[in-house]
Amino acid sequence: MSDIRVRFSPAPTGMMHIGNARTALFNWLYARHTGGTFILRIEDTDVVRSTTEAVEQIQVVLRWLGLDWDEGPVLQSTRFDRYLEAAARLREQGDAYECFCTEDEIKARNEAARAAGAVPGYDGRCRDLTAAERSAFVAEGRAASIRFRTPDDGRSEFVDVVRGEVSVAWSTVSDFVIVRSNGTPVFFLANAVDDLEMAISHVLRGEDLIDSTHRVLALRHALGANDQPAYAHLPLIMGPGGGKLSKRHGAVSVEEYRDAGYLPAAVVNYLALLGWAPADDREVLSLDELIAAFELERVHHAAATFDAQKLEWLNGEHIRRLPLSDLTAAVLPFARERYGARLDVRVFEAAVALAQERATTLAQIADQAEFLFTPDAELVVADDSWEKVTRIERAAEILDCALAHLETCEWTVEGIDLRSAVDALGVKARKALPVVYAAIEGRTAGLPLFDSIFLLGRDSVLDRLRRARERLAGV
RNA sequence: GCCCCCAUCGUCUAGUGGCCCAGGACGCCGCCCUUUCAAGGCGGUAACGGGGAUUCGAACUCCCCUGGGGGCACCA
Repeated sequence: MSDIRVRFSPAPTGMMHIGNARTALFNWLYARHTGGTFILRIEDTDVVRSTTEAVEQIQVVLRWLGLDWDEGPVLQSTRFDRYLEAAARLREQGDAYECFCTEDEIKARNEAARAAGAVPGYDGRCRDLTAAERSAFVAEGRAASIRFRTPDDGRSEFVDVVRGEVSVAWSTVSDFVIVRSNGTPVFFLANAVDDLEMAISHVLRGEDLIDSTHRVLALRHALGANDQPAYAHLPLIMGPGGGKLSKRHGAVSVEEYRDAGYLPAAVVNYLALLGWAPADDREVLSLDELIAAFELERVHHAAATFDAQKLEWLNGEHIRRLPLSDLTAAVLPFARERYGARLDVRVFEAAVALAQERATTLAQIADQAEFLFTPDAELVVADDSWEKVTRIERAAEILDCALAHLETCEWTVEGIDLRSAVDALGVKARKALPVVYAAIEGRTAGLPLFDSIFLLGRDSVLDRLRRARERLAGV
């Protein structure tokens, strides 16, 4: 095992977002590619927003995606004493100080600054309070937060693995809170302490955190570290209309894709291609192939727009590559949910085999098998499909012809083949068969017709054809 | 407003000074196949944001502009 140690450290404050999953994936791929260690750390320092459900969901999603972790989950909420001890040390060193300004006061000041066209940010008024001033605030009933004192001048710089040199003037970074007035530590502090203690060697995270890196690094060094992890800031994932991918763009949680019938391998494959590409032209890659090909050096700089259509295409590709038994197992839950006790697993497996070469989602496969598990009397041809049927010339004759053939033919897919029968009628199969199709399956799109007829069985087929025939006659 | 990051087809990308009047994939369009619809096969459409500079030579280097994105919380 190499010395490479990476961590995925989400805040458990909501659902697992596509962007989070991508960050987790890149960390995991990097660890697996290099033989390093992948750590799951839950950054739940904000006790108000964090939920245990979210902590659970993060793990459920990670497992579903196939991203296993070697250490953790480490909950920061169980390690507050370490962070607070670090904060105390920083205060003793003079790197941090008590601030008695309230959240509301600061918010008001920032708004005023903004309105006046000035730069918002903490103005440093509690930086050099005397003991007397401090006790006066305490006497007033004010609780203190602890702020880190950022340098007044100079620049903060670090070399980003994907972006190269990144720097900012310290004069533009104001003192920031590391311990809230309620006594709980803040992200920056916990992050710096844990990365140090856990000997994290590489930090891969979204580009939205690039500015916070300077602060975490300053804390880390104030805490006595003389080294620092390599940072790699990943390009953000944007929504189709622009801006960070969010709910307004449609499905953004991994679970939504899972529930819509996407394969984890396809989601992972697609996410890997967002901001990264292998050295060759391959696009459809398995998890193992991704691990082998993944290189941090090939990560893109610019933000990428999420394209649901390409994901869907990729999902179809992965569906086609799955062994039939695996695919059936994957679709079964979708079918059970839809057809319950009516589901005949043997028949269903045959339907999955037919659907495998044409479907793009698991849900679609389950849907296409619907006609097999619907009682004949309950099968209704949807209005739009029926309308198409009524517009086909000689539809009644076609149904009669199909009935005549299917009443007596050998019950094999070859025997069922209606083409010559319809041909004898003088109607092209392409034109005629949609009538039969709608009568049997209730819609005009789905599984191949003759196989569908074979699977349904003669009695049901004849029954459905007769019903359609009667409806056509207006009975 | 201030700070930071970024910039190749509609989208994801290949490309690190000549192999590029730019390659692949999704989408879209057309054709073929065909047992509906798909899937598949074949073909087509389509990009180096603009301006300078360096160079014998720039998609690739530098500068400016423009454009896009992110940050400026007692969220992470």
